[in-house]
Amino acid sequence: MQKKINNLNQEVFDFFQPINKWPETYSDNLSSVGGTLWHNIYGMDIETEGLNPYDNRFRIISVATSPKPYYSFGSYTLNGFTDDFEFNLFKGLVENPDNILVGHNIKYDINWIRIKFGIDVKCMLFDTMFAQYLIDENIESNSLAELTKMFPDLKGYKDDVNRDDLKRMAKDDVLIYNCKDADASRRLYDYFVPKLKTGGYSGLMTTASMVLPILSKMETRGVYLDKEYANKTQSKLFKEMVQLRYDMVEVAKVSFDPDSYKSLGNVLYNKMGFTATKFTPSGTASTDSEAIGYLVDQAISEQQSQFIDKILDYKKKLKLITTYYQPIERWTRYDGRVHTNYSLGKQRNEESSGGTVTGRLSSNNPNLQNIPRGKEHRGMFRASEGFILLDGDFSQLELRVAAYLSQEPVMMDAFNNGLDIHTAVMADLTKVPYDELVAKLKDDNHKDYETLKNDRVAIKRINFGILYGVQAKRLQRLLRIELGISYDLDYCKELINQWLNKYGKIREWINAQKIQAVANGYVAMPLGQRRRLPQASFDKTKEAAHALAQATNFPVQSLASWICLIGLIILDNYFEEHKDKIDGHIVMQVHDSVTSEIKLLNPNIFTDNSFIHISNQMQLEDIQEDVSKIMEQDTLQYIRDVFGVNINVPLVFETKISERWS
DNA sequence: CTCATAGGCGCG
DNA sequence: AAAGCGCGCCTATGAG
Repeated sequence: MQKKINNLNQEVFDFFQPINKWPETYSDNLSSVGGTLWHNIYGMDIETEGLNPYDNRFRIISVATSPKPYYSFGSYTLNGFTDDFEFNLFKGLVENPDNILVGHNIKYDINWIRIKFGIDVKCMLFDTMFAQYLIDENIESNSLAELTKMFPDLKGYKDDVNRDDLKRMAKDDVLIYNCKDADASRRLYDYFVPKLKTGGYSGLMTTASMVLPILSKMETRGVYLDKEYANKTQSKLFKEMVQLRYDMVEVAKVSFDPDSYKSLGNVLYNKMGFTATKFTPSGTASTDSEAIGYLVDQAISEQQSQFIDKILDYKKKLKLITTYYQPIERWTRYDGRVHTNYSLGKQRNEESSGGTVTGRLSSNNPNLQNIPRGKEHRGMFRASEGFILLDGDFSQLELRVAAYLSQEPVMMDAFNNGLDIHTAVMADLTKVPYDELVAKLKDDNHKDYETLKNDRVAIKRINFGILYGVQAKRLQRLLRIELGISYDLDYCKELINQWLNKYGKIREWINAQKIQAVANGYVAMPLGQRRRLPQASFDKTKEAAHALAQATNFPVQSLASWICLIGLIILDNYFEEHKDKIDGHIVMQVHDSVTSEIKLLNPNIFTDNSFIHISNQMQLEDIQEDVSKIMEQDTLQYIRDVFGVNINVPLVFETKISERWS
């Protein structure tokens, strides 16, 4: 374990402590304000020529660091640092694991530094925007301009400067502006730290500060996309779409545009005589897949039902082409790789958007968290030359978290005994012994095989649905979409009721969450994050209902998400620790899954006093085992150490090795 | 022409 | 159909 992780045991969060280790004094000239570097906390900000650091046309204009409030130092770097002293000072600052760099949306700045200066970033990153998010995720704007309004001397300094101006502004003006930004973030640090402490957010802030550099590494490394692989799937899809288009017009007997929902609605509901059963919020007949799927029941001929199938097939393929295949050219950067941007914490301002209210990451430019499942699509993402992918995901993480949060004994038993949770719930509800059910679900000759399979899907649906606050009506609809079976509404009600009776602690927990949301106006999860829900009430309004659903879902999604983020920290640390044996890099994260690319290094052979040492080469299986242990156990140990929270439900993290993502 | 909104759908 | 949670991003559409 690296020092920075171990240290958390003693003093989880002492960003206050000054360290006397930078005696250098900056000279006092136009581009710097005198001051002695004596803290290990630096405000930081950069100005750039554009927004996209992966674009070769854009350079870093200037860099500013603030060693303490009201002091900052700027370097005009448009054509590189003016001297080695400045560069090395800056490099030393960023590469020192004892340092904390403070900035507003600081990962953005750090990415530029990594890409343009080739500096590795080893310090922690304190993001003032994230700090503000922990304190209030609902705030209308968390821009730097907004937050600095609290400092009278900085009021309005950003008002008349926009990005385009920076390229034309005089050097000194840029530097002053840049220095003010750095100073502002350094001051915000002092403003936020006590607030974070009293709010109980210290552990999460520290964790986030360790996650951000890892996200930066993941993003700047990027992931290799095999365009030839994608092209094959794309042209296959394209051919099929042309054929489908032709077939559909043939049946409809009238030319129409399936890409246009208006035209499609007109054909279905006016020309072909179908009756709409689903409507959009504005009251027009819906043309989404669900609505069209229902029309099968109304089909009066084989041709009509085939038309339904074809339009659904076409819509599916259209989505794949337009959202995933055509944009590929835009996704890949000059290095031929895909660099997403992960956001931690909801960003609400003009300059950046993204993030989530729960603590999950979001991914954009491009979004790598909604790539269609299946090797045919995901397979376009593959390991770099000489590497292989190590892909893993948590099994039923959110259900395990729900079991923990409610301390539901029956469900905890199932997890403790390593049962398949969906089958276990089914066994509980149908009172058929678990082992017997497993056997029946395996035996496709069994007379009840189909029914049982369907029932398991229904159970699975409830298991997830409960966490989201599903009602009988919605469950009925979902089962109809998923299984094509129309269950009786009362049966669905009964199913949900039975479920909640069987797992009574979960029912109690759900009710408690709702009551807390209404009573306090917020709910909290065990690591301290809160979800403020001012709309929460027992009124029969949709806003109130939404708030209550969030009250039950938030702790589950949030805790699950932090477990995974902590996993990133420890996994990255593991690769760092074993870099003599493994060249390993995390490349992607999708909520409960982590993908890395790894390369086994040759055995390290060296001589010492005429002895020959050969360090053991690791095997892939060893690494898989280590990674599973990290995600299943080390994450929970971290949570015990840092948060004093004991998650007493076992986690399962399954890994696989492959060449391509799947 | 640009811009915001609506409808829709991919993922966990 | 904000009575199922959390996202990002596509095109069509219509207003200005």
